[in-house]
Amino acid sequence: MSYEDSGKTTTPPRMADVAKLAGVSKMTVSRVLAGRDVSQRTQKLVHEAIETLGYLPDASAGTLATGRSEFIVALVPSLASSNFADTVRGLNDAVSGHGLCLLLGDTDYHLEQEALLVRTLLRHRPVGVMLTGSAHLDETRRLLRQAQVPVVETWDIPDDPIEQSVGFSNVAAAAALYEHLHQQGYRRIGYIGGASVLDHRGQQRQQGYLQAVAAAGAQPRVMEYGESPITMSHGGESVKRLLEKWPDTEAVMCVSDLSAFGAIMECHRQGRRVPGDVAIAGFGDFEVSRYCTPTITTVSVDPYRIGRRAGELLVASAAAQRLGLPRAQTCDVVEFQIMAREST
Amino acid sequence: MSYEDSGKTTTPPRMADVAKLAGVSKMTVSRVLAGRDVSQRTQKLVHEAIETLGYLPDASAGTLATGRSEFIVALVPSLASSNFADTVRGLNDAVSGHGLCLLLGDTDYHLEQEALLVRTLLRHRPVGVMLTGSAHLDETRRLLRQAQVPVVETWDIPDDPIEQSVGFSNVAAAAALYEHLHQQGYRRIGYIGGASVLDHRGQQRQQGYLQAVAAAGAQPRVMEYGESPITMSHGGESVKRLLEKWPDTEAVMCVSDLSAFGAIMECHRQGRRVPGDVAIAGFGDFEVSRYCTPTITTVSVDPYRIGRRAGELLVASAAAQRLGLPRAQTCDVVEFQIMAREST
DNA sequence: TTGAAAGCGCTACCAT
DNA sequence: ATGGTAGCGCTTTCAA
Repeated sequence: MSYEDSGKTTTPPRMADVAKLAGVSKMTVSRVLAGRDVSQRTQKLVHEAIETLGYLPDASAGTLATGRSEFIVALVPSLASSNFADTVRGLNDAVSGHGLCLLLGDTDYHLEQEALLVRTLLRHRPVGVMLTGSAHLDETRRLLRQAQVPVVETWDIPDDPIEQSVGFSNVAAAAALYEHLHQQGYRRIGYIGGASVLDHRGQQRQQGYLQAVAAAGAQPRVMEYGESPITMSHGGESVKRLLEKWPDTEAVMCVSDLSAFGAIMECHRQGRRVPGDVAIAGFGDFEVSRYCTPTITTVSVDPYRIGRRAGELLVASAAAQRLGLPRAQTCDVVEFQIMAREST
Repeated sequence: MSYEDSGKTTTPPRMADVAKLAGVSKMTVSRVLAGRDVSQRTQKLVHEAIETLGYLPDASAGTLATGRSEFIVALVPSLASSNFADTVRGLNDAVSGHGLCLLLGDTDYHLEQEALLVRTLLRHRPVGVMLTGSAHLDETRRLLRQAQVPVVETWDIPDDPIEQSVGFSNVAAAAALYEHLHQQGYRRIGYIGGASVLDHRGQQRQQGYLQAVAAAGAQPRVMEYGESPITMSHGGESVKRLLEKWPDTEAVMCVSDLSAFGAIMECHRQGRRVPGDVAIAGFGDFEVSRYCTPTITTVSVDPYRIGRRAGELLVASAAAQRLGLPRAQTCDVVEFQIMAREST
C-alpha cells in the first residue's frame, strides 16, 4: 500500500522510510539522489522505494546540511510592467535549468520596500540576487555585501556597482532618441514622463533628454505627470497638457511606449495627425508599438535578454562561489537601438 | 567592530553569536525574535546584539525545526501575459503581509512542465499552491494530494476541483459575448484563436463560441492559428485568413484583446473600417483595449482580483492547517462583464 | 523569565 | 560500494 492511500493526516515519508523499505542506509539513499557511486542493483531498489512511498526530499534539510540553497532572488519594481515580467522570464529560463528556482519580490518602485525584501529574502540564503536599477538604499547594499551573495543589477549602468550589472545607459538612450528626432528635422521637442522620483530609470531618460536639449541649444519642454508605473492614460493626459502649454511643439518623447501610445490616441481624439501635426516617440519597444497605427518610433532594448544574461552571470558566480574562486566583476552593456517608425 | 567590517570570507553570524554577545542563551534570542515573553531589558540587549552583528535568522533551519515554511508557490502558464502577471501581483499583495513569499514557476503552457515544477517546488514544503487553470496531469494531482498542501486553482471553474478555486467559466463568458454581438444585430460571426490545445482556457472560449453558434442556429467560422501565448501579430494574420476564407463575415470574436488589437490594425491596413466593415471583439479587457482607436469590445475579468482572492484563500487554509482545522472547499466565482465599446 | 537538552531531515566525513 | 556518526541552525519541550 502506497503512502497516499493510507488516508488521514499522516506525516510525509522521510529518507529513513525509503532506506528502510529499500533495505539500505540513509546515506545510500542520499547518494542515489545525488547521483553518486551506487551499484545498479541498489539504485534500482532505492528508486522503487522512492516511487512506492512517493518520497520528496526536504529542501530545508538539504539546505541546512549543505549550507547551500537552490534559490535565486529576483526583485522588480513592478510585475505589472511587461518589461520587467520579461526580464523575470529570461532570468527564470537561465537559472531553472540549473535546478534553481525563483524567489520573487515586488518593490512597488520603493527603495525601502526593496531593502525590506532583501532582508526578508536573504534569510533563505539565495545563491544569487537580481536587482532592478542602480539606485539602492545604503542598508540594501550593506545587507547584500554582508551576505556575500552574488548580485547583478539590471536595466542600468551603475555609477557605483554593487558587483555585476547588465543594462544600458538610460541617459544615453534618451539622448540618442532626441538626436534622431533632431536629425529628422524636428526642433521644438518636448518630453513626457512621470512626476515620481521613484522611477530612477525614467528620471535618467529625462536627464538624457535635458542634456540633448542643452547640447542642441534648445529650450526644454517637460511635462511631468502621474506616478510610476506610467500607463497609457498618463500619456493621454500628459500630451494634452504639454500641447496646451507649448502649442507649437513639433515632437514629443515619452518615457515609455505605453504613454506614447496613450498620447497618440489622445492626439487622434483631438483631431491632430501623428506625425503630421505632432510627432511622438516612445521608449522600450513594447509589442503595441509595432502593431498600432501609426507604428511608434522607439528605443528598443531586450528585457528578456537582460534577465537571461543576469541569470547566466548569477549561475556562473554561484559556481565560482562554491569552488571558492573569486567572482567576476562584469559590467555587461546590452545594446539599445533606435527603431524609426511611422510616428515620427 | 561589526561583522561586516571584518573583511575576508567569514561565516555569517548565528543565533549563538548573538546569544553570546548579549550574554543570554540561544533560546532567549529565539524568544525575542518570536516576540514571546522576555523582559524589556533582555530584549534590548538582544536587539542590540542583532544590530551589531547584522544577524539574519536562517530560514531553512527555522523551517526544519518548525516543519512549516514561509513559501507560497505560484504556477502560471506564462509571465509574458500581463493577465497572469497581474494575478501573481494580486497573490503577492495578499500573502506578503503575512510574512509569506512567492516561489514562482512558469509552466510555459505545458502540463508536464507544471507537474515537474510541482514536484520540485513541493520539496520546499510551501504552505500553499496557486495553480492556473483546471487542467492538470494525474501526477500533479497526486503530488498535491499527497503533500496535503492547500491548493487553489484559478482562471476557471474546475469540473473536478483539487480543493478550492477562484475563477469564472470561460465557456459561459465567450457564449455571453457571442450573444451580445447577436443582440447588436451581427449574424455571421467568426472566431479567432490559437491552434494549440495547450491553452485550455482558449479552448474553452472557443467551445463557448461554438455552443452559442449552435444555439443561434448559425454556422461556425473558426480560424485557428499560432501557438500560445497568442500575440498581436497572430491576430493580424488570423483575421486576414478568416476574411479570405469567409469574406462576408460581419463580426469576429478573438481569444484575447491582444489578437483583437492585431486584427483591428490589420483591418485598417487593408482599408476595412472597424466596426463599419467588420466588427471585432476581444477577451480580457487589457489596457490597450481602453485606449486604442476604436476602443475594443471585450469581456472584462479582474486578473489582479483573482490572484488576490486566491492568496486570501491560501492564507486562510494555511492558518486552518496549522490549527489542525479542516480546510474550506470554496469555489469562488468572480464576475465577468461584457464591455461594449466602439469596435462592435 | 530563562536555560539545557533533544531533535527537525538531511549530508559531510570517516570507516569498513 | 556501503554504513555510522556528527553536525547544519533553529525551535520545542521540559526544568529551574
